[in-house]
Amino acid sequence: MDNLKKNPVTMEDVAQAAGVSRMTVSRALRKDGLVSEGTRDRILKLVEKMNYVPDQAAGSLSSQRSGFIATLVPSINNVHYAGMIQALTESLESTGLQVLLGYTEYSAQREEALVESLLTRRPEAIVLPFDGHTKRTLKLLKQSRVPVFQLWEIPDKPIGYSIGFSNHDVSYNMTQELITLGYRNIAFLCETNDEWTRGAARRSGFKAAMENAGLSAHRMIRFGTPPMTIKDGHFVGKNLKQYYDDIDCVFCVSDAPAFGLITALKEQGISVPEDIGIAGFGDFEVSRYSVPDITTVKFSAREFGRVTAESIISLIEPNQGKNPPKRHKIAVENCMRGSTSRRR
Amino acid sequence: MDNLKKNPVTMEDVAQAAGVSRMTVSRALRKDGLVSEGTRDRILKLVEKMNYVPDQAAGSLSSQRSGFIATLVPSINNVHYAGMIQALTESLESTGLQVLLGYTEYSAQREEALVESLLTRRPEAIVLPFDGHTKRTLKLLKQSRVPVFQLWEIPDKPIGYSIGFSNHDVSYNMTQELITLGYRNIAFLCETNDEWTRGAARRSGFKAAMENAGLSAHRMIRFGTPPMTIKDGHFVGKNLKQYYDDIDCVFCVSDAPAFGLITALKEQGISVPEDIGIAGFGDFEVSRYSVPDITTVKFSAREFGRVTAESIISLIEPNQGKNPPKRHKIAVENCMRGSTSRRR
DNA sequence: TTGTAGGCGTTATCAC
DNA sequence: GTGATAACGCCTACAA
Repeated sequence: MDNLKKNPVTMEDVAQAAGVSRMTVSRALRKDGLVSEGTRDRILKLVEKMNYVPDQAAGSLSSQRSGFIATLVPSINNVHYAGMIQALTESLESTGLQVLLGYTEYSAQREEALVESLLTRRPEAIVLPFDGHTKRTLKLLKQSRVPVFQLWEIPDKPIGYSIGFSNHDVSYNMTQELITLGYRNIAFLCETNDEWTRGAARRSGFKAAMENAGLSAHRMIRFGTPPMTIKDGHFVGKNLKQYYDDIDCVFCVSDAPAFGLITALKEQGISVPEDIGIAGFGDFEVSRYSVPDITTVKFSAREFGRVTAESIISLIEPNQGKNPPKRHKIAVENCMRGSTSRRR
Repeated sequence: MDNLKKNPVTMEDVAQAAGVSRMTVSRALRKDGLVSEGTRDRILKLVEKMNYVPDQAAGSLSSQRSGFIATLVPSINNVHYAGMIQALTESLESTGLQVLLGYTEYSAQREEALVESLLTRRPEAIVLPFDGHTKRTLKLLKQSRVPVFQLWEIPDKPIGYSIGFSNHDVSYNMTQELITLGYRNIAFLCETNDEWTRGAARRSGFKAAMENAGLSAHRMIRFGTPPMTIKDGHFVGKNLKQYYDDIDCVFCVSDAPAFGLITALKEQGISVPEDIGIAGFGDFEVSRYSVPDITTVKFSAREFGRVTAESIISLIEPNQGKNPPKRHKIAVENCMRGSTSRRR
């Protein structure tokens, strides 16, 4: 259909108009190029006037640098992933590096397909969530020799660089806090089929903390598929007694279901935190304005993006020479709020 | 720093291993290629074994098709934009088209810089929000000859294709409904500096409806910069009487501040909807689970993405030959809920 | 069904 | 400080 009409203006056109060679134009267009003041000015003016827009595909092919950073997230519809991406993009901006996005939708299969497809663009680094990767994904990554950055967890056996925190430990700590507050029959609310996700690590952290405190960790409520929504939490809340009738606290895998849960409990006249305590994970904005406000595990998604960008830059930008740390730990904080502030 | 080690395996390598020419390999790799069963199988097996991954930069350069769809959104941290992007990406997937994202952060200047930078990748189409564009942005777009799709509004003078609804009319309708419910001293809550955004159109729709009903539209509360958050709405809610002390209803430019507003009013013992009615825009998930649930203007962000993808495909994919409609109207619905259900 | 030739628009490299 | 030349890896166009 003859789309993508070829842009008539090429570097050669500019060169001819300026009475120089393409190379001189090429040099004039980058800051480090060695060109005399005069010719540079002349060329830049022509570039402006002729509306010349360089073709990066050609540049990449020649320089062997695509300028792409492939980035996978489970979903874009999540403040953490969105915040990370936005911070990553911003922090990369000054270098001209472009983020190429893919959404795994919490599926290792889709992740594999995405990795394969993104590799086709010859990214200079790949950022993806730690979580289960298929064998083929691992093979593709290794074979490509592209630096890999795993986010959101500190894996035992990282592929390359990793940036995150131990979901197990963090969940363990929050559970301990809840126990300290006097809760005993704590339930954990998470998705079904979370084995490939960080939900599983949070679950195991909860379990370990309960057992170490001599409490039972059997109150495990599994509902829906990742990611859990407000609606999911609301549904569970409406039927909470049917899961276990002696629950005095629910630790949710994310703030979204925690909010829905509270809403549902309020509708039934069950008071939070007096009758049942609620804790979430992620410090969503809604949690601060919920009534009561929601106890949660807080971390900065933007920090993930910023730190990742810094690592990438120091690794792949020329004249940096620094090697970024193989593992970067992100700080996490327990925010104890109204939803668990019952009198002991 | 010798990053991006060049992938040793090229199409030529596969060709030699298979004892054929590069072209035969190239053909074997796409569905429409004319190759005999036998050689295709042999080649595909080799591709698999040798871990050959095609280089799209080279392909694009040669075929003059980048496979990119440049897409600008004000922010990724918004369920509407995120939903649109996700649906767009999914609907484009079968064609192999890749979404290249940029975030304008509600700034026409940033938009200009992004358009310039993305043009460098020779996108086959550009998707961006209707909203103010700079002169240079318009010039760049025109000069590039790339098909332009404007979203979220039906502009008077579209650049190319447009997909959306009239924010003025939709806002007008909702205001009318609020008036019908008996509200008279309705305030409109929106951002400062929204002149370049759709907020301005919603504002003018509100104003027109009020004036046509013989009511005053002077209760205009402007706070913060786009996008308005729950926090912003909460702050305004805490000081509502200081803006105007006779407000009986607030129509918010988005659901986020509407939720914050309700929370703040509840904290002061002001009841919604008995004392003050609240309406939002966008049908965020939280609005359905707020107590009371929030009256809002509802539309499907995913539909925007789907429709846009369909238009793009029919326009640029070969053998489609269809011309998509220049203007596509997206349906919108007023959801009247608890936050405005006071007794008349 | 397969191959040959040439070029896509840029940059690396080396010479001047 | 500037230019000539040769890639970069693939695909279009045509020929066989």
